[in-house]
Amino acid sequence: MPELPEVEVTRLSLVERLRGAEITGVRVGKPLRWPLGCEPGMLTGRRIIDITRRGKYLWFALGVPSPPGGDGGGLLLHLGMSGSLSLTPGTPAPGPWDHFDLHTSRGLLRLTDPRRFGAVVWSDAPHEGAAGRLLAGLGVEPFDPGFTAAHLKAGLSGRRVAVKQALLAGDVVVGVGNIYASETLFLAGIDPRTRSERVSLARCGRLADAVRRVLARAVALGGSTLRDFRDAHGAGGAFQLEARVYGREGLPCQVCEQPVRRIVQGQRSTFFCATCQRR
DNA sequence: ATGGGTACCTGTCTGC
DNA sequence: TGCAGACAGGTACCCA
Repeated sequence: MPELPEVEVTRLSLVERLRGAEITGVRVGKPLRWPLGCEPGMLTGRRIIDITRRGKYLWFALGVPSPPGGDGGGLLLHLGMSGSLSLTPGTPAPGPWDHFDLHTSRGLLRLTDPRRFGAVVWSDAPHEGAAGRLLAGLGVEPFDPGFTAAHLKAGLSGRRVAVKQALLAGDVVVGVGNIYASETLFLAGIDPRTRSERVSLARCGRLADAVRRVLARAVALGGSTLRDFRDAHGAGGAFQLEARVYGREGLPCQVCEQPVRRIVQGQRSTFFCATCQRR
């Protein structure tokens, strides 16, 4: 489910509420993608200092009671394909897909994830241990000033894979998943099958702009709710209503009215307009 | 090093 | 109605 916009929308729906909250209990359900990596009980009594995002990961920075505000490591969380977080008052009984609960002084933070491709991982610091290994090698943030045409061009050069797959790989720029890769390439007018190394500097500039515009718009609309994405307060997103190509196979392109095509690249669906998007 | 494929797991939808 | 098969928003890992 979640690409950068959904993760950021989730973060925004949590951060004000949970900053300063004390962890009062932890429940671990069925195994997720990676083990938690700590004794759940050791989290009790720590406070959530901040929630930040790196790519599609959330980092819950924790503080220990003494010294007050002292560094208390943190939890790295990934929503996988089907994960979502909710923050609710009280302690509703866990359903079959609720695999991680953080009871806090501000409510119950719950990870619901039917496919269990998500994970919650303890680390002393985001750059250390298990979190460090997961975050190492991630590309630049799309809203970082370092995400320029030149950066994209350098990242794509020497790669023979299709530009769609290079965008998805996440080692050049993070956060672009399968929906937004198609949307971004449509907006930039680039055929998703174009070999990475053949995308010109000028088109890299257009592509970088498109990535920023598509992701920012998706965040503003609360993300995409294709089946079940919700922010932590249960609100769905609306970007899917503005999708130009994703999920629109056979429907007329909104620009030229030719049918949108669907192909498979690296076992994932890609949607594009063969008229508006050029190699 | 790069690129291709597999694996993880479960739900939903489609077509016979 | 039942059932097999395709497909789903991600990404680490294995092998050529």
